[in-house]
Amino acid sequence: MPIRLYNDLTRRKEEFIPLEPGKVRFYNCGPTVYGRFHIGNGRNFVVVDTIRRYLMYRGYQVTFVQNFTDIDDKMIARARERGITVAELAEEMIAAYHEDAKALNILPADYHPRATEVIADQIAMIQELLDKGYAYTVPGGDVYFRVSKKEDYGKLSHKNLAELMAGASDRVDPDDRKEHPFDFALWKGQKPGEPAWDAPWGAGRPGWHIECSAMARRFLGDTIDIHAGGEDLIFPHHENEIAQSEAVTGKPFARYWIHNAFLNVEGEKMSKSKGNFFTVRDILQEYEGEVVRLYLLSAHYRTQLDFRRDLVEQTKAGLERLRNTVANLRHVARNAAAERATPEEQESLKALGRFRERFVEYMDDDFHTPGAIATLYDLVREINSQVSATTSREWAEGALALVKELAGVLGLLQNDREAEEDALDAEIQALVEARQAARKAKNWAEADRIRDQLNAMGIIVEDTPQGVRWRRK
RNA sequence: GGUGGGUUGGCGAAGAGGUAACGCGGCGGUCUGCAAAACCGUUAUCCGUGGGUUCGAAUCCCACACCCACCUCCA
Repeated sequence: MPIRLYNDLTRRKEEFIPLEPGKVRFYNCGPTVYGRFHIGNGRNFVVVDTIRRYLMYRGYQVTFVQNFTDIDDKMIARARERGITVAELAEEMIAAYHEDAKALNILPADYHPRATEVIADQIAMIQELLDKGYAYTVPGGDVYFRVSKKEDYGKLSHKNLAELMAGASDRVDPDDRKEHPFDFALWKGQKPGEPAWDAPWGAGRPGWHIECSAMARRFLGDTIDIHAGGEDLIFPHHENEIAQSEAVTGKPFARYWIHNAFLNVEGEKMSKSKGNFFTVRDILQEYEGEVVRLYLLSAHYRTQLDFRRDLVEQTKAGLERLRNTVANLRHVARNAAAERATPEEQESLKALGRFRERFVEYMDDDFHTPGAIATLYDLVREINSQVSATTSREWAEGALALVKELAGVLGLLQNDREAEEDALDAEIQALVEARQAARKAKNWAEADRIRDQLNAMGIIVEDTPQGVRWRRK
């Protein structure tokens, strides 16, 4: 059964059939690196990372590209504000991106090109557009794309130029240097004090849209399989990418377009003026990245999601249960009385496989993470109901491997904190063993004393049939 | 004005013609020296409102009411 995904180009769920069997060329619009990325960006990165992980899980060889926009008006303005160069600002914020992305368990892309690294490609594309009559220069050194020449302009946003005009009549600034109000800048002529590159038609810098076209083409070829981004990018950014790329190559630019819905904060669009603008960095001061990630995946990517503290708290409690299961299984595996699973346990392990099937069914259906997560919870409940009755290492390890396999597709539960802590905390281990001994001797006063001591150290102890287990609170 | 989406239990969130997944929370219980963790049961006779189609609708159709987003830099 193939994966089915919702394609914004056709507004339908379609079977996913990559251009080249077994391989996926995947592009996501990355951040403009003028500041730390916000929680809304975070949703896009987490969703796309999860889709990427799932495609890999299903055996595809995925080439994933996510750019950094490191030259535009905001970059120039911010750098000026801070008294540093645009390049310095970019350097700093790209490092910050990697730091925050790592906290959210987002894998680095195969390629993270910067717009300024592909200037030559952009100039070549613009030149070709000029040669073919799809672009024109104006006084001041700007180059514009001639939207009226691209017959199917608007096919992604499902509007034609007339409809677009009707919607924007009061907002489009009537620049009389432009032939059509929707003609967009491919190149901006140099202004004093701004970074600029030489081009045949004059020095300046590339416009926002052309960079993605150039980077996608450079790293993935003329036609890519999946292009992703936030839904706000459908128009004009992605529409313009299509126009530029297809005008140059004469081939379809992207076969599947997927867009995640927005993340609101407390029911409102996030904005600086409303004071509800949060960077991922801000959020990470309060919540673990893994909690945030699970929260962001708890709703389907095409539905709007509200960021609320109380809901993140709920997610935290749920994640705690998943972690308990992992910790329990590890504990059983380590303290198991038996090595091999009994025939009944073998059967049980085999039966757990049905959760994998259900998980895959959900994810095959347009990356249905809420259903996948529900399946993970079902699996965990099933395991928990059996774990105290089993004593074999084989069963515990088998169940653990399955949980980690499925959770791993979602980018969760990969850090084996338990193992690290076991290795480090000899002192805690000693106390745990002392409590174990006290319990065996039914010296309850001593056992309770040790428990209080551990609690005071921020350690929660749990008595299991396989012995005392501990975890950090 | 145009476009897309939403309205499901206390809070979130699935479900898109056959009688309401999953998480958090609540209540009751089991296990346990006490806890913790876990498990079991229970918590929406009903899915914004009013009509209609159908043997049957939260799911389809028609109105209406709210809510959100996009059409402008924005993930």
